[in-house]
Amino acid sequence: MAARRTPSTRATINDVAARAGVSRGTVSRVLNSEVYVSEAARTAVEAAIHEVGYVRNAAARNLVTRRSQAVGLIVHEPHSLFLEDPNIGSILLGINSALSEADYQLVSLVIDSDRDIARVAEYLTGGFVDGVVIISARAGDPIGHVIAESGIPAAFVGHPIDIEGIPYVGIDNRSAARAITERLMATGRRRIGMIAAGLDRDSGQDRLAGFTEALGDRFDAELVVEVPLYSYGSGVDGMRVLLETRPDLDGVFAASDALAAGALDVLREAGRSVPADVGLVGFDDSAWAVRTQPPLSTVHQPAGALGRRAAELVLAQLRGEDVGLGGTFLDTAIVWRASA
Amino acid sequence: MAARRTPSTRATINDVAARAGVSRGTVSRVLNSEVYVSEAARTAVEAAIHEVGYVRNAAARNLVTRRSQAVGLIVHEPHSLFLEDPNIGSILLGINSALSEADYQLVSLVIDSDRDIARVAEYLTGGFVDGVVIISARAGDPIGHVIAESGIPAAFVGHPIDIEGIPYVGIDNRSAARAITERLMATGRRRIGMIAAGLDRDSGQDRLAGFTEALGDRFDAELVVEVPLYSYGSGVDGMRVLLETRPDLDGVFAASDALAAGALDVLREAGRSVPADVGLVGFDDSAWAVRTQPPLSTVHQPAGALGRRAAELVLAQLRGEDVGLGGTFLDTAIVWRASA
DNA sequence: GCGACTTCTGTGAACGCTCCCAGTTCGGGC
DNA sequence: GCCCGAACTGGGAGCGTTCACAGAAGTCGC
Repeated sequence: MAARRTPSTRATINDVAARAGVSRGTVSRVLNSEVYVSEAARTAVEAAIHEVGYVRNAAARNLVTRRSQAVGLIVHEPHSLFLEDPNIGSILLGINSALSEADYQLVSLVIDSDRDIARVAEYLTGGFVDGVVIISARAGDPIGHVIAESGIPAAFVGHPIDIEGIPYVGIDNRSAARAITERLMATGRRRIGMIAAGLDRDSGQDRLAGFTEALGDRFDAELVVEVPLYSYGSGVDGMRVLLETRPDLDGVFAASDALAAGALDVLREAGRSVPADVGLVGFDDSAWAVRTQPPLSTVHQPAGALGRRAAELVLAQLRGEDVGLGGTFLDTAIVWRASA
Repeated sequence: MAARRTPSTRATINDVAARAGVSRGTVSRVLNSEVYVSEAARTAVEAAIHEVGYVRNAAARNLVTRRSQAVGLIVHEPHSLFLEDPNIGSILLGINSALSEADYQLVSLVIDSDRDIARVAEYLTGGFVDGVVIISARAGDPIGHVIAESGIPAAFVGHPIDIEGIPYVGIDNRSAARAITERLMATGRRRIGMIAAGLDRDSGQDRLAGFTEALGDRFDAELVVEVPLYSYGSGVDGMRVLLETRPDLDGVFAASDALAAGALDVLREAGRSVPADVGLVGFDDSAWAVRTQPPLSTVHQPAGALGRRAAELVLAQLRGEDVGLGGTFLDTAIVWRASA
């Protein structure tokens, strides 16, 4: 019985069995709370587990069950955006609570460099997780393709442009953008500009399309400026450009609250009063929106619900249900504050 | 050879071996890039891997190697704080980059409800991770104790009050608070208040202690207000209380930038000009600091470096090195902006 | 008193890897 | 021609579980 390799100090199911005077099988039955275990055996096993300090070896279990009871969340954001995007936290908590209720463990994997991509792909396909939720994937994202090919149950939050075969949840960006632009027009604004971002994703394109639609004949391409990120800094840059090309504008739709916050500071610097001279609206209803002066009118995005729904899509697939491949769109609401 | 159970569609190392016309052992050697593999065998195996679409089963590997090449990050924050704390993102990226370089996978586990605690504990002790970094643990945190007892290599970011035996990295909150308070005094302020938070952790207590120390004889307990969270909302509440009890104050040290941002809005509402009437300083040098009007003078916290250092402490333990049990303190710097 | 259940238990056989030992082959050096 | 070490390969054993099956013991109705 002498151990030939490392003595392996950890207690195994056999140690528990020996201590409790029963067999492996019975211990396993107790561990998995199956029926057909006598009360005496159960208590003896439970005591033994406590005495030898046993904890189940996950690797051995996963090997035979082919499941890990874990679901991955892939966050693939450039540095700055990840730090700023206020929705990610809410989405994450929504996912976590849905998984938690189903007794699945959420494990978040961040991709921050090219090195990370291969490692994460291996982690996912290697069986560490049973399913995966991907947020903010973008066109050409290699991880998305790895997942699509591997056939692991998955769901996107937000629709990636070029990956088919995976369900997703999102909001109807186009309608929301159209609605808030219309409301802005209804306040009497006539020369409305837009700071657009994220045009490499559906979400960004749809916000722009909704804006265009709302303006109809009045649309003027000169009043749209495209910036690279949904960030405060991009908002500053975008607003400067807009003010320079069209100093006569009287309304601005920023594609995110962070952009709007940046735009607001530029307007203030330029001596334009908001909302008296220029009406300004954002998108997201993030923490930003209530902290600017004046607070922002914006589109409320149900971030927590988005996460929860995506997690539920993965769980349903794990139960073997057919969830279809289309998108699920959750409702947005316009929040009218003082900035427009 | 007929499979008796589920057909198990996935290719195994045996399939690869058969295809390449070599043995399991040789395939394994190629997989782990060991020496003593002939060029012919290597190319044959690589081709076979590609042909059968083989990916290594992590569970089987972990079972025999007793390692997972993964390190956990435990985030245990109440809802609101988690969403607001701007440092968490930077810490996370710091940890990730250090682990990534050492070819370890970071998996983040969030604890958001009591249900989560037991599951996360099982996940950690079950062998899913080789080590763990804990951020923002607080007194009595059960996860901290589970980790301490299990003996799994770990490191804290920020010092927990009641857990010994685990190394940690942090900043010298007391010195930093003293320094910024002194700078505030040097601008001629005489009645300086403080909005204190997080007094259930060392960090919060130390910031208060540093403030008290700097004031010396001039310290006046009436000028300190304690709030529950490091949040914008708490800053609003705290500042209202301070203004009511001591309308004559001319300086405020807020224990975080978020608190300071809340305080700033209250001061503005009350018609006090910052910095003319009241000098205001924060703590963290977060995204908040540069976006208030005026931008905040504050203490720069090296969040990314904190994360990186904590990860390195775990990696060192994984290599079998002795890292000691004390704390590592990284330097802070005062950033002087317009608010004081 | 016997068969048919129900309840409970033990054990062999995987799961898919890595590790290690025992070969086998090959090329020099004497 | 022989020996020896280096280079390479195959395969048995084992990691710690779960699963399926066989069987033991107890209960019940007739």
